Order: sequence, then C-alpha cells, then structure tokens
Amino acid sequence: MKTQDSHSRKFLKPEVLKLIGHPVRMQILMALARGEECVCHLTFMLGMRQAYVSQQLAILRRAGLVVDRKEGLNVYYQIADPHIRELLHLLEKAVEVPNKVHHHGRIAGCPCPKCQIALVEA
Amino acid sequence: MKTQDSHSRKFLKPEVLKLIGHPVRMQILMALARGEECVCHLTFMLGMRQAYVSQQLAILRRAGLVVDRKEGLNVYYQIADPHIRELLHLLEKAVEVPNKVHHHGRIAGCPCPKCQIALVEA
DNA sequence: ATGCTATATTCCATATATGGAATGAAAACC
DNA sequence: GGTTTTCATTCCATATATGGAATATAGCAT
Repeated sequence: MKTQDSHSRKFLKPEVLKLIGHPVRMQILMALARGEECVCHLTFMLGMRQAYVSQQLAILRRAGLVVDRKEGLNVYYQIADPHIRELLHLLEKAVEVPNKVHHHGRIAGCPCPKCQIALVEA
Repeated sequence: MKTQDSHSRKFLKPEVLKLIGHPVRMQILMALARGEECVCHLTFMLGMRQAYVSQQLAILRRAGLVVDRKEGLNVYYQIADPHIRELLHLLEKAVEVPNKVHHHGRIAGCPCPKCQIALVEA
C-alpha cells in the first residue's frame, strides 16, 4: 500500500547508474529521453565525431538502456524502457547538461531525413 | 510554468552520478537516506571493514553528497542536501540494493550508542 | 601520560574506463 | 560491378577507479 507504484519494480542495477554518470552518455540519454533520434542527428547535435557517438551508444545498448532500429541507411535509437525514460525525466530536473541536448529541431548540416525534410519544407 | 518546481534546480553534475553508481556507496547512501547513522553502525550494517567504509564516506563527503558531525567518540553522517535525499528516495524504488541497508534497528555486535541503549532497554 | 576506541588517511598493485584513430560492414544509388 | 553514406567495431595508450593493508589521528577513560 505504498504511494506511487507506477515504477516501483527494481529494474536498475547500481552499476548502470555509473554508465549514466558520464558526461557524453548523459547528454545522449537526455536527448533520447524526448524521443527517438538517429545517430547522425545525435552526432551533429553534440558536435562530436560519429565514431565516438556510436561507441557510447554501443555501451548504452549493451547495458540495455537503449534499443536501436534500422531504417534504410539510418539507425534510430530510443530509450529501451519506459521506466528508464521516467527516471531520465526526473534526472533532467536535477542534472546539469549543455543546452544543446534540449534543441530538438532541425540541426544545420545534419543529413538525416528529419532535418532534410524540414529543410525542404521551409 | 512547469509542473513540479520543488527540486528543479540543477544541483547535480553528471560525474556525481558516477559516484552514486557504485555498489557500496549506493548502499551507504540508501542507508543514510532514512536518516543519520554513525560510521560503526554502517560498518556493521554492511558487514565491511571500517577502513573501507570510511574510505567510501570520504569520497561521498568530498563530492558534497554527505556531511559529518562529530559527537564524542562517534562520527555521524547524513545526506547533505534535501534535494539529494529526494533523488535517493526516487532511486530507491528503481535500484537493486541488498535488504540489509533497509534494516534500521539495532545491529548485533554494533558498539554505537543507539544500538547499546536499545540493548539496555530491552 | 598511557591505553583504548572510533574513525581517517595514505600507499599501492591491479582493474577498468576513456577517448582517439583507423578500419569494417551494410545499405542505397550510380 | 563500383561508389557513397551511415553506422559499428577493434585496437591501443593513457587516465582513473578499485579495494586491500598498514598506519595515523583524535577523543575519552583511568
């Protein structure tokens, strides 16, 4: 009879928090907390090399925090579990992350479908 | 005009999460989330050597997550900030920790005042 | 002052994380 | 076929974390 049973299942091992507590991975997770994004979009959003972003995404994927979905040439990532998304939304209020991860519009130079379609329509 | 402003200040750096995401430190924090405890009590609760518990407490103290208070021979630790305590209570629902950290009664063999007084009264 | 008790610190070998660079694989298009 | 584009992986030198062991400090008692 506790309050707030919505996410009371123990779904996180302490070690997973250590993975989250990494500046770049945190930024990636915060960006994904708002919704699915493709690798190239994340790359341009964070201003980092693609290889490095993929590397961090692989770590998050192996830890079960994110899942990927291939669509043609692009690979889209999203948070694996609604519980984790909830946790990220809570952390979003407490943790300092660069503003850029909250910029969820078109990104100049990004070649991903979303950005290109938005460009054509504008 | 956002909902829930109670703890919306950005008080946590991502690196601090990494500190929290350590099995032993997580257990210590979860134990302290319920209230102040002395070092010896934590030592007996977790069944670890005192030197090691002090070592981890020092890391948490330097990170600003806990504060200490000396009283005679004992040193009592507590969570430094109500915001952090709130976060820990949220994490408590999600993170797997051994049951022992939730045992907040007297601990057999613990020499701390709390446990000794309880022993005499019983 | 001596000794006891609770806690802190320092040292250190080993393990793991970090992030750069080059390379690999796979799909779409010519 | 070949080429381009997007993403993944592997290798590696360096940095940081981990946790054991010994030692240090500080308060209280006699």
